Amino acid sequence: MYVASRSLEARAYDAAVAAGASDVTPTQARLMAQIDPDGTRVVTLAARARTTKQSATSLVDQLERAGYVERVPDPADGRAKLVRMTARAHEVGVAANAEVARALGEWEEHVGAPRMRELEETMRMLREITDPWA
Amino acid sequence: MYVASRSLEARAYDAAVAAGASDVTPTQARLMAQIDPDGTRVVTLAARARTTKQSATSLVDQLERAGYVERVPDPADGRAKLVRMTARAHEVGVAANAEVARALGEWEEHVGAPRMRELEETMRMLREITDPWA
DNA sequence: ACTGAGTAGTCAGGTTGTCTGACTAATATG
DNA sequence: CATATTAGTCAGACAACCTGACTACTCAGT
Repeated sequence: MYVASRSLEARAYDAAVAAGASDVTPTQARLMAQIDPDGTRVVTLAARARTTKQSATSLVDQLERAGYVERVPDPADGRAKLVRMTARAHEVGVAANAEVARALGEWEEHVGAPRMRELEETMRMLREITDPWA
Repeated sequence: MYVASRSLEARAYDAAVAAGASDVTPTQARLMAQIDPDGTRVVTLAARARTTKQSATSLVDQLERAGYVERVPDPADGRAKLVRMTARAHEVGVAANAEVARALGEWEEHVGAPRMRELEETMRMLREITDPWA
């Protein structure tokens, strides 16, 4: 299970690098994948990535410097800023998602469609008892 | 999938800590889990943990200082040393394995025995196409 | 309206895990 | 027996992450 999930993440990351994001580390990519289309607060990013807001701040700094995200004031809360992906980051995200879809297609080819459907359902069930945040 | 496999590793690690290994980091534990009963060379540990021998050397240093492993000369090769678990480390390993078995039992209770068998088989199949080392 | 509690974000300092590069000692090969 | 290879270590650097402390802002209760 570890091997398979790691393989999936590695393929998504490699696709992102191939799409031009060669200066993004895996950790930065993992955080960037948590950003909503309209932007997300740093604390929310930190919670989703299971890390502290200090770490998230630092990673957002790096991503901002590299031109993948921008910080804009949150109109709903003067304390907060929204982290938003730039057009460049969007392109990278599309490429990564396409690679994940391709990989899942290969899995289905290897194990068969019924088994793949059952896997998806089993994982949904396991998440109920293994996800400490949901 | 990521969530479930992470949950399993976390439970094994927590059990190890509860069994008295409170001074072992998750990374050290991950390396220690790769040691064979008769001992294993540092380069082999590095390969299994997908890391460099420099990192493995450093982790073995820490584990040796904490009394979990010992280095003995390899009788078959004068250059090599075998990293072996001490009695203390063995106890911890037993506790961790017991916790993994307990967790898998809970999974089976939640999703049912047939689904659990199919999951195991599916994972074995996926490993064929996702494990870059096997 | 104003004070006090809570929240968003950042800064500072330190630890861990990891890497590349360079080195020694022992083995294997021609 | 000279050379190439392999096991292991040392040194220096960097990325990721943590705890603690701080500022700026919001909001609920008086």
